[in-house]
Amino acid sequence: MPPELNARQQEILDFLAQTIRERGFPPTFREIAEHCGFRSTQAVSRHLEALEKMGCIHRESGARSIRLASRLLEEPDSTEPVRMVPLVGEVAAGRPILAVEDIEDRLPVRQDWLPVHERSFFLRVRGDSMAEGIQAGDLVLVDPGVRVHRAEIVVAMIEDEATVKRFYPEADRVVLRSDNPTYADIVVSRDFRVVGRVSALIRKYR
Amino acid sequence: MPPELNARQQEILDFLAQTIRERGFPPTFREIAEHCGFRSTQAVSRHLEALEKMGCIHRESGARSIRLASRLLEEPDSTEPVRMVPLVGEVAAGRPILAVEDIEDRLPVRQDWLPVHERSFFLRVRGDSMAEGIQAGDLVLVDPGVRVHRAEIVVAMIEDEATVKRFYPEADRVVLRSDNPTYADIVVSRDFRVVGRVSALIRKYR
DNA sequence: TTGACAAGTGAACGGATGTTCACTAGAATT
DNA sequence: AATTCTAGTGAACATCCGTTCACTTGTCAA
Repeated sequence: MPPELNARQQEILDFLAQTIRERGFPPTFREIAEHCGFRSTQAVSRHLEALEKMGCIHRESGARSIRLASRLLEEPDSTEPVRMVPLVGEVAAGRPILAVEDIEDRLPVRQDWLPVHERSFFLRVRGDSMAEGIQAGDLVLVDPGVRVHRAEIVVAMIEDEATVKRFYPEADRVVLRSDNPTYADIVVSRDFRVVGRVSALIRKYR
Repeated sequence: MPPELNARQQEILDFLAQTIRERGFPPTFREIAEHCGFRSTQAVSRHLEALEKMGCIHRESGARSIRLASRLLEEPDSTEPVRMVPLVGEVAAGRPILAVEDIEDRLPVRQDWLPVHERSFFLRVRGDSMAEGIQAGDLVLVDPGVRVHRAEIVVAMIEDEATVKRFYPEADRVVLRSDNPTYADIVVSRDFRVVGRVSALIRKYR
């Protein structure tokens, strides 16, 4: 919509957005000048004038009285397709998948990140078998019933025990390898099952 | 959560939130005084001082340099448990934060994972300075304007370059440390800025 | 070459703005 | 009754900040 934006104008617009986002209020003329390398506030004044004429900003009188046009506002009610995916248990110790009644929680995931079948779920990771890439407490998104390729990360069931490993199929057996080199490879033939592919990971700090 | 708020303090806090929401920047002392019916800016000064001590606002020097802390900037219709958080750029190389027009994408995040101020955003990580825990391509959720504690992960700006590091404050300087031991510590004094705390991480496989 | 124009410099100006100091009135505390 | 605390007044002040004016520089078209 805004026909042509100068490089300088774009730079100032970026700086305005950044400052407002990080500090909570707009910068002064002199702060803008310093950012752009100007030695005069007059240059800022004229650029802001141009930006206002183009409708990118709106100004009132007084210090820092700059408001960005409506594109800045984030619409939280956008109709993005999001699905709430259940967190159903833990992996790498004990029984991995609990009954549906034991859904601990639900986390939002964009629908285009999920396969169509609606059976994905989250598991909380225990242990450090995939450290440091996957850490204890991380939540892995597991897609059951999708094709797993070589070296992808899977949740595998081995004798009633579930673990997160990389998947290396061979002629008549499968090697399950940890990213953490202190864990030895696990070679399995038929006494195991791939629960699903790990397609994403969510980590919450603190 | 906030211990006890005076009626006046609540009135000022409401006025701050309303002004910021409607005008895009905070009011001046005299505007606050006029709203409250004060005839002196000194009363405003002391109330703001008290509010800052209670952690409700944060102030810098200069005109209108008031930032509301966490809880108060939310719209009254925030019953949604999920908020779409914008992905606004990359970090660890070049310019870190692009204009608001350049929102690449939006990702859903549970609202109770976010501070209430609605200014959180995602950045895509480049490089391996925090490997293996944080890998290239990961999306980090950045909360600007929250207190950062020792050893937490932050996005820091050092001379127009943004990086993800662990934050170790010392007497009159700050050590920024990579998890990846092949990167040396960066010691900075004043020529840097903490953009925000990294509070979560999302990784998409394949 | 000339002229127009956009972009920036440098300095000065005046008003806006946060700060400070001395003081008052009422309420709570001792 | 004396003292302290809270909340606000009023004025003075230094500085921050947007505005304005005159001038310079480089580019492009006529």
